[in-house]
Amino acid sequence: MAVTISDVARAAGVSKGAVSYALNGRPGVSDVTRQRIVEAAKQLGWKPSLRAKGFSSSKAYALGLVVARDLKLLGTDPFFPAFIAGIESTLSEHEYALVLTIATDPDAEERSYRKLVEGGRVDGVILTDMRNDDSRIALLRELKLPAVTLERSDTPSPFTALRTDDTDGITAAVDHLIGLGHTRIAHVGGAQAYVHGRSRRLAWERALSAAGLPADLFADADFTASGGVTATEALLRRPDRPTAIVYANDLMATAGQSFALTHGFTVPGDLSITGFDNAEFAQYLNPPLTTISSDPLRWGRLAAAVLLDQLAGTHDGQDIVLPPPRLLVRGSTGPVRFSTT
Amino acid sequence: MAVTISDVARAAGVSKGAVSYALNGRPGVSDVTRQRIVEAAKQLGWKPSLRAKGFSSSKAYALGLVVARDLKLLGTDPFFPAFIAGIESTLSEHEYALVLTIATDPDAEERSYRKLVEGGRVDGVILTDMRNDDSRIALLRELKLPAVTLERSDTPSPFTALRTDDTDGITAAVDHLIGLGHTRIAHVGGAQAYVHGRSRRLAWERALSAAGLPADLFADADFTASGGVTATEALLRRPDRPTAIVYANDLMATAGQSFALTHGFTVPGDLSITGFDNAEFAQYLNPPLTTISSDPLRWGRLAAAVLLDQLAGTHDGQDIVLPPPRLLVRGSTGPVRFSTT
DNA sequence: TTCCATTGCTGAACCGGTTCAGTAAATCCA
DNA sequence: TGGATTTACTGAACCGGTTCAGCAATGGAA
Repeated sequence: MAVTISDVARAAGVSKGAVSYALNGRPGVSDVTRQRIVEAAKQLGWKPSLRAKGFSSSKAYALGLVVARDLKLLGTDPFFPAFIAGIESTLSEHEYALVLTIATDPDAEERSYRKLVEGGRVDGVILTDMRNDDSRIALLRELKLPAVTLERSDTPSPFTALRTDDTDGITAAVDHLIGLGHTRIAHVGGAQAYVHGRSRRLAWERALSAAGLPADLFADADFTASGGVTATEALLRRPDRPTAIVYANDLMATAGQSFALTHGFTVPGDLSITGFDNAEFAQYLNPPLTTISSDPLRWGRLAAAVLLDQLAGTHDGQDIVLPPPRLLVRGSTGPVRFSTT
Repeated sequence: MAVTISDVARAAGVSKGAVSYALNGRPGVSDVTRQRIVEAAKQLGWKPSLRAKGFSSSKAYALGLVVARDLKLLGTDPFFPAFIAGIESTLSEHEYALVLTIATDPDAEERSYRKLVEGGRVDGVILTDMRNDDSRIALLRELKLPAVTLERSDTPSPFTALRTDDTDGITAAVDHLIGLGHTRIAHVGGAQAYVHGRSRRLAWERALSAAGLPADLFADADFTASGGVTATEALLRRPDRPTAIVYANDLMATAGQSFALTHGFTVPGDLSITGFDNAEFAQYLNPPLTTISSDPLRWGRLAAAVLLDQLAGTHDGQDIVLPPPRLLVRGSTGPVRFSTT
């Protein structure tokens, strides 16, 4: 039905092999012949069949992304859509496609990777939400599946990582609060099993230490809204309650802010609040949320580009370091009102 | 490297063809032989190569989803992640994969579909965000790409649609407000080019008419937060300003509520507010948002199932009607306080 | 007993590319 | 000028399944 390489070969008066060489920029064809073949291909509107290519070259011409997240988090996270859009923008330039899998339970995650490999669906995968002691690294080594990771797990990994310093965003937030006179600055942490959960916490600790302040107001949570509420409540109940809370993401910050407001605290009067992610709704809260913004589109674009380079053998394996996230100061942070003891 | 059909054939002492017939449940093999072949395949751990299958049968064993949305909307919309998860849950049972494309500009959308077809990436696609006069319908007919649509466009379409009555959700919201004594109930509409934007508006109009109330407080918007703010401002400036606003989605409602609060209105005292979608953050606003919740997971599951049925030729082409969305009453709606003239 | 139909299987073609061994012609070098 | 090397191309094998024509064996009907 569609035009095949044989049609082109016939039209150009050469063999299939010659067409293949010519169109793939391989040597072994003279310039005149190449020109003639290219012309014939254009004339006939030949699009090489990806299926045939994939079959004969054992490639999928696709990358995979397995997202293992609670749906409640996925639906409010501005990171993923933009990240995926970034991946796409790179892939579409290279005739690659993105195969997306959502794994809702932990077992499903491993099964997803195995299926992607067994089915020969993808040539490589992008790992997000890196965990400390991340089992996926061993899994992918076993499956011999090329990968790129977002951030580095503490598990030694042979895969190229895209890194940034979450540090800088959190540091900027803490410094901003210190500049406003706050001394009791708490942190509501994201799940500490995740690299970004932990690194944000460590950044908060270091920033306080650097200013000679104690980092003792920590409440563990899990990036969810309800977790944010619980953690906020615990912090606000303390006799030495904080005058500012640095949250590990916008969803927890939103929930925390709402909790504080409904319990008689004013924001930022009694309590300053910062988030992380720059979710679209965050600037439409009352007060709008001071938050930290990274560039997920760029992350996605780069992650895909690095992985493709790696598949082509043109990447040196060096980690890529991305610019640090930016602090967006909005209404939820203000000068400390009075100093309680 | 991997075990192929020839290995199985050799092990079972039959021809490749026999193996193919046996494992695909086709006639032409005796039960004993079939049993022996199945045994041999299991023994060797044979997984038929999807690539080879796809190549020889001209199938992709994958469905496509092209998302053409502003990133700002995608990142806050709880619908898509859950919808995709639903698709996945069906596909994973059928050895199908999901190829996801994000199209950021209108031209990119058409290009995406064309690429999916030309590359033979997918066997069918799921259309979301149906528009009135939707150009994709003609495009997919031209491309001969099977599809399932979410909601029906007014453009006649040969594709099976999954339908529901947005009507019921909005009607419930309006009735709830009327029950609270409201008579000036406004609507901040989503982009009217979309089927769901328009149907929500019509539902609002009908519900008011049914109660003998005028449907004159309409402000057009586009589902975005900033659009929601502008529309809200316009409504609240009117001399006959509403005592309740029904928004077409949660993001606009959130932005609208924040706008109202910062301009001296109390919610729900001066103004009751309802959203649509049940975004995770919506219940953590202050006050928490009364909203309308559908079941995107189920939608996804069904959409994929119907499309697969269709590809297998076992679907009758009838539209699928889904249960109506539910109203979730929370703090942003309350009794009307006083009646202005 | 003969003829026909059915069952169960084989062998080969086929899908549309890539890749490699082989060959004829052109070019180079001594 | 002759031999070696290089260039430009062909033909065929190959990837791993599906599918179909054909054939032998079996069973049933006449």
